[in-house]
Amino acid sequence: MRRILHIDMDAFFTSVEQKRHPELIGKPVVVGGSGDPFKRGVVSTASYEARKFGIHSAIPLRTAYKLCPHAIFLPVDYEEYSRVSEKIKGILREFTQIIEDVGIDEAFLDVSLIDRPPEEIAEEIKKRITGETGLTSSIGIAPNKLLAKLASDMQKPDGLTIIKEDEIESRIWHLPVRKLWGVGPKTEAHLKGMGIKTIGELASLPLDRLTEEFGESYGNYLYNASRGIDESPLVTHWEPKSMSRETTFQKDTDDWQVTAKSIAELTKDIVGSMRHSDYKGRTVTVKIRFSDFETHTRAKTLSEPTDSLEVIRKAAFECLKRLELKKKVRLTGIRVSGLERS
DNA sequence: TCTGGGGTCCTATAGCCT
DNA sequence: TCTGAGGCTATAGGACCC
Repeated sequence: MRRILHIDMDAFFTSVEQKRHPELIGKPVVVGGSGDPFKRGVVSTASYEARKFGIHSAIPLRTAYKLCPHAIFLPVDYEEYSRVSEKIKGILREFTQIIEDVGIDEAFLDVSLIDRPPEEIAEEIKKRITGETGLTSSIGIAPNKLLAKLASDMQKPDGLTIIKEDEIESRIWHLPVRKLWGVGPKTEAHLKGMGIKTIGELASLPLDRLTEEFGESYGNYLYNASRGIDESPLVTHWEPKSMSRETTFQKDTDDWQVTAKSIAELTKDIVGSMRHSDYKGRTVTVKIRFSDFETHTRAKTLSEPTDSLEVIRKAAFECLKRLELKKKVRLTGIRVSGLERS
């Protein structure tokens, strides 16, 4: 049987900020957007002190400010968090090369081939991370990624949780379905409409009912996930499939020039990234979100991959012209997919 | 006065080809 | 020549993740 660890940093962004600004320790800290709660943006991370006020990831900064006006609002500093993240990933790599990165503050480790109790490895990892970064982490240990992730979430912060194969039902069936990876607000509501709130209740549904409601692929996934079944391997190497840039205007605009200029800037930016990382792309997609949040995309596929600014910009403007801008525009975006290393 | 930005994957539909 | 089944590709939208 596999032994998988899921390492999840506790309130990562705010913890990094509290580490380098010790005067923030013990205070409600909110990291998100430009750090200005009167501008458009959402919360990336709230410190545990801020969470007491009901502030959590993904809520608008303005809302967070209303919930706790005396919180300290800081901008997202990806460069700094990436540096700390690299340090942590370096520690993890000393234990095994079988690592899957999950964003900046999470990772899976497969320690099946290490001849040591996994809880001992986990304890050592936690100690090393704290010793070298001053930050705490939570670790879940289980026979697969799905359960390891559930486990790491069970005793945050600074937790260490083991789920053994014979205790799957007793440990996860009482949890709400929303705790399952892949179940978001829409699916949660759909299931609630069917009278299903917990993972155990989900597991009571026959497979054909699930595929009927959610389609072949996702129905099968839910059937297995509710039973703690997950054979997915760790993805240790990954190539980007698309690159995108998007921006939300501080104020919605009905000026075509403003929208067009924004697309031009995003295009320049993304081509810079593509050239920097040696990728060419074949499909260009333009995205427009209106003030009522209705979102539309238009795509154009070229005959061959390119990283030419002129070619990509021309394709982007062809897409833009196919969109009818009859409402105020809130967001513009551009994506290049069909990437190939150049 | 709500609702970021950078990604992945899935589904449905439509056109084209065999 | 017509019809239909499938496969493939492109497109548009949407759910979800961190």
